[in-house]
Amino acid sequence: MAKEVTARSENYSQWYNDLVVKADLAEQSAVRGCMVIKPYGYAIWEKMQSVLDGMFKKTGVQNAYFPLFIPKSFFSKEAEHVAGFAKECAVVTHHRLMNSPDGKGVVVDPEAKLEEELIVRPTSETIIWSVYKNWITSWRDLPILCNQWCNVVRWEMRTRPFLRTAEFLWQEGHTAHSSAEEAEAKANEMVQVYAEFARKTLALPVIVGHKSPNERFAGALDTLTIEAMMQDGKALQAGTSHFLGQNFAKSFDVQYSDKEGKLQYVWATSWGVSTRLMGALIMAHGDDNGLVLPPALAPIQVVMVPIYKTDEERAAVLEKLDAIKKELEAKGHSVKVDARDTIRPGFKFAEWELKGVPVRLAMGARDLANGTVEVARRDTLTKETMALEGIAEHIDSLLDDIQANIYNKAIAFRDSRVQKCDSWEEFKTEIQNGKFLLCHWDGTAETEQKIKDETKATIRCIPIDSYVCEEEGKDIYSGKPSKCRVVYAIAY
RNA sequence: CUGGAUGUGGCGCAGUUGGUAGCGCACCUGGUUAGGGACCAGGAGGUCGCUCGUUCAAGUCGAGUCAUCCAGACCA
Repeated sequence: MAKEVTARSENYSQWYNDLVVKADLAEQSAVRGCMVIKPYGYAIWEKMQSVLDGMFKKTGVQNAYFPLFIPKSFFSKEAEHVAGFAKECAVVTHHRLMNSPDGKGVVVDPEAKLEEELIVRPTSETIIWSVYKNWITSWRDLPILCNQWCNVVRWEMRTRPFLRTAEFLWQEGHTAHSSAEEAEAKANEMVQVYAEFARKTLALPVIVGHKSPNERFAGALDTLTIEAMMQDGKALQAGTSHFLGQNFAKSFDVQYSDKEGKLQYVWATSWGVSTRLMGALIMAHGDDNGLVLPPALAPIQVVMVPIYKTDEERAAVLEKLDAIKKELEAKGHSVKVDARDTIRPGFKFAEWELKGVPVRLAMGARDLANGTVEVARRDTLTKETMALEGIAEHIDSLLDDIQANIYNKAIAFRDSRVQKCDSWEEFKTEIQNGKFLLCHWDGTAETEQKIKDETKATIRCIPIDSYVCEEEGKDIYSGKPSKCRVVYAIAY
């Protein structure tokens, strides 16, 4: 665990912001709250995309693409939904520029005002449902299972790299079903896909659960979430899956003829994860030396640094390293030989650590003579000199070890900070210490709101697959009866 | 929108009572180096956010304006 990065310390967000830039993931753009994702950062996102996309396809989901612009009228069909997003929408009002009359630059041409304004999508439910209306007429058309990878825009007041930006990349799945049961099952299936992805690929422990009505997606009957803990003890909602009931079907008049020939409204789900996962990855595993990437996600899994004084030494070392590289690549690992001649080894060590490469090999004249190589692992920052014999097999299993170790470390950290709490006084102090508190809740929005007002803590979820605690008790705040514990935390 | 702060080479900063802009990193050239972010020497790069004003003279003083950052409010 990072030494300087202590729970809720003042410089935790400083550490995070610096790391995003230093690890070459992203930088701020000219537009406030928008971000340039650099090649190294984007490579990690691409890896997330490819793993997730494979998982989606296994559930029968297909990719499609829907337009960026949504006519304002579409947006006003679902009242609850629009209320949830109205305050953060970018609106297109004109379609042309002209030379400024004063000769300085360009201005918006007042003649080119749009008759109906266009909303830049903050999410695509409305446009997708207006399209689905035409796709669905019969029970034979169902289910429809579409996903799209795209960008969305939410004009946030305050932004943070990856965690909350004005524009971000994500995937949004939108499904239509003939029954409530089938739709609910789909929403549940997808949140489990997210949970598996988080745990196995991101090495990120997550709690799966239902959102409280207050925290639900605008227009949803139920929102399922995966909640992760960052190293400052704050919660991060890493993905959501919504059971939308028939709200959108009714608003957009999407009906089908069932087997009896009767008209029925369809049942819907939507689900998404975003580049916010990049933030989760950084905050959950990073340390003072930089990023720590799980091998399953690292664009470069093994980096090799040659050390030499003469051209002859350089050639000899590079030849050996290339041989190891070929062996590792044959096993399906991504390997980079850092043969840059202008930078010294020490600099390379620090740089690749900053970028979180799981395994580093260093080889110099000494190793050449002894038939050895230095193997360093990023997660523990330990080094070991090993014989070249069988090195590929060793690294193969080392990568698995690292993946498991990063996950176990994160679980141990989280478990040490999740605790039951039955005292309001204790709640107020422990929540500020960056704990996840399992507390009884009377099920009312009023209590939840009061707790939020007093402590900033929110109900992260009502857990369904870990920390489930169904027992009689009294609400931590109101003292009213409760049947189970929920997870409270301060969230990003 | 409320409060606080900041705008000076690519980045991070200094700049005394007004006197014609400097430091670190990065960059370029040459050399020595190379097993944990090298060193020496030389070099290039800025109308000090913008506008107006005071003055012989403004990075510095005054007024205005724009932008950004931090803390709130806001946020599936």
